[in-house]
Amino acid sequence: MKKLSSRLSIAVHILTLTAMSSKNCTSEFIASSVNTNPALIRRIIGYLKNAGLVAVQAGTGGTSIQKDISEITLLDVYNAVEVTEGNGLFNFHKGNRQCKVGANIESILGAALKKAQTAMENELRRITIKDIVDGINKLP
Amino acid sequence: MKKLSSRLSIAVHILTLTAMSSKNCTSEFIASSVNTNPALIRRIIGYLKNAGLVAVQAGTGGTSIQKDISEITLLDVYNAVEVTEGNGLFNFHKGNRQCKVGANIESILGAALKKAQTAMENELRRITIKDIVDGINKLP
DNA sequence: TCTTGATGTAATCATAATAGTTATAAGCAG
DNA sequence: CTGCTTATAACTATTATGATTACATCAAGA
Repeated sequence: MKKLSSRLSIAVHILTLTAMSSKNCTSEFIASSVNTNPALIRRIIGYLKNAGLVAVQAGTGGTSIQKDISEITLLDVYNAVEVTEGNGLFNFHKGNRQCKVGANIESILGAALKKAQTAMENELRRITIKDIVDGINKLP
Repeated sequence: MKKLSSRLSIAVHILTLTAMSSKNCTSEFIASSVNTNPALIRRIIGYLKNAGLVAVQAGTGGTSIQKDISEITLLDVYNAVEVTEGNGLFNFHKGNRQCKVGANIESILGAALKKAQTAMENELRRITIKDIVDGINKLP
């Protein structure tokens, strides 16, 4: 069924490519590596820019990373591109308030699911863009 | 942006209600507590049935739980209703194979994201339907 | 200053998942 | 047989996503 969007993988790709590349990273160049079109790349770069992760030279063009890549975690990127209202990963139905189960399932279950979400986020926090770059550099 | 579907919360609701209720749990009765219609309930019960968590008396009606509720974890329910092909939580774009980053980002990043997903699943495994039932019973 | 090439962003569009709903065939108890 | 229920298909509306086009804006260099 439905998974989370590929914005996270695209955003990590953008950051990795920008970190590794010596050439001027225009949206056109990045799009050719990501296999999509420049407008989509610019949209995602917009999210990264709002999060303070990158800066873009308007006019001339070119994306540059604004932090040490060992300090940009996957959670930073995830939060930049995958934000949900209330930060909740799971959706809830609205139970019937007249029924004890319906009235309370959200708070009880919600606390449990929040823990699961936090566990995932903590794991994302342990991995940085530098880890990804190193992983690719290690390849033959 | 997008969260995961509310099928998990509805499924947990169904199981909790069935576990706590002494009356015959027809899809009609459950739907009134969940605040939706019987057909949707039957659809989700279908997933739970396929996973061996419940049995349904066709004809007469009524859902019954097939395992001890202390042995049904949220992960069991999650897997029953939220299955994705390949079990991946995150989607990936398809990078350009001509580019070193594009060719390898999926395997490198995929391994990292798999860990995050596993951490979430491990947390879901720690919570059972009994915990939810107990939580609701504890309320005034 | 003007040209060139890039960004920022809005506007469409097609596709897919979700959830709501209706309808109907089939099952079982009394 | 009757009445109630489940199982399932079909259809609809809504929404997120991703692809794409278009255009105004911006900055550097000739």
